[in-house]
Amino acid sequence: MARLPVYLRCLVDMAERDLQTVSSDRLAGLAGVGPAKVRKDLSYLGSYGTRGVGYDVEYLVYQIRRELGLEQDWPVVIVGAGHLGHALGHYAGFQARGFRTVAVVDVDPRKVGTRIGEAVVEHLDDLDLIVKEHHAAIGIIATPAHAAQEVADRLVAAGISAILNFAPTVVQVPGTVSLRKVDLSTELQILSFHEQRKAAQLALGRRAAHPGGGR
Amino acid sequence: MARLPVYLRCLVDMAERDLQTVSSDRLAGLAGVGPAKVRKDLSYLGSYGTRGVGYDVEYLVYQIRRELGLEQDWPVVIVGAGHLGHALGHYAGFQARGFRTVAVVDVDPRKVGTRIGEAVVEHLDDLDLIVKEHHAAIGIIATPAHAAQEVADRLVAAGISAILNFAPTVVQVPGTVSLRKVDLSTELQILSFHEQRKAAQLALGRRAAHPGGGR
DNA sequence: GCATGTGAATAGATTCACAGCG
DNA sequence: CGCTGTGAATCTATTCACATGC
Repeated sequence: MARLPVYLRCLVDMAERDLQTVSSDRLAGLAGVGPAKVRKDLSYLGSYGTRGVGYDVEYLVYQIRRELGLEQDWPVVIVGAGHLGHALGHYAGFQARGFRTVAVVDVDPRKVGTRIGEAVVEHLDDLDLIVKEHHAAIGIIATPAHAAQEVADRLVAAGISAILNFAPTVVQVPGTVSLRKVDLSTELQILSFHEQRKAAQLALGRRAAHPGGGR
Repeated sequence: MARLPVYLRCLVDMAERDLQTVSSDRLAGLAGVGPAKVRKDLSYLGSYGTRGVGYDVEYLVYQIRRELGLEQDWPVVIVGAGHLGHALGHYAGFQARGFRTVAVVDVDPRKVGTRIGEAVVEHLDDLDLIVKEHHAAIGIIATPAHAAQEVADRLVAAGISAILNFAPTVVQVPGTVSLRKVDLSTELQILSFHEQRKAAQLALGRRAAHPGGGR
């Protein structure tokens, strides 16, 4: 379920504010979803709530972290040292949540050796070695679209088994490899789609209010 | 439908390679989905295919662009001139797809006046003016989590009607405003969830193969 | 013959409503 | 009495299968 990470963040916030328990209603409010959905989602993890009271915040944090595999930390390799690679390399929320950037790689020899946050940029050709050395399981593609498929193939060949793709193109990977994508333009296009529909609705409304106004 | 932008990208690629027509099978292959899904999706736009032949690439591009509201261009305001704001401001795929970054704003006075791509960073307090002047309808939140809700409120107050949120927190907006989020940590956590399940499966498999090896 | 377009079948996610328990 | 946990009902998305038309 894609909502567990959201719950987790809300719960961690609450734990930091020393709250002991939380009801599905409250958590639903914070997470921006319905209370029934929260209860269904949490019931997948087991029956960790107390009727009449709610859920124990600490315990729920533990259970969700376990479910998401966040008890261990995950070494991450970023491919692409452009603007996006920089942003990702500097992103503090990463380290905080158990994802450690062990390397940033790029094909451009001028970028190799420069620093990005904690890491020094290495060459893409050393990917196999880097992945093996750090036991990296997750790779992030932050390259232009035209390079994405080749990078994906190399990541897979190097032994990576999960990929997060930021390049605006579809990449194919073997069924054994998990793949998710984050696509900027797609998100904006979905927003423009909704905007355009709102505008159309509005025009329709106006026409109904002043029939014959057009023509 | 969240797949139209993907189809659009595939179709534009094909158009650039001077291909006239495409079958649902082919497009499905490129977009990484099933052929039936492609046909259902496209049938929403109307019956623009030719039986026995396929779809006319140019025409379909036009129809999808129209459906998504990409005939007009959309002025975009980016809030936050940190690493992510930089990456977004420099992202070329933006301009190419009809989204024009008209301003980057930040609260930090030291950042005001610096350049990001085409734009010069302005102060968040001038948001109202900027939005009105450029008729911006879309705002992007690229700030730390703690600032996200206030920024969202300001964007709404300034007259923005669609928001793309990159901050790792839930923001609330009025029902009239479209909202989408892109959340790095969430994506990584979903990947780690899958990895962890793969590992569990594997352990189970090993136990079945060597029963009694554990105890 | 070949590929679309679409009703029907299926699967999946969400919501409802309430029994059950602290 | 309040809130969880969950079957049943509903809604939405996906897949199937084939009639339809070029």
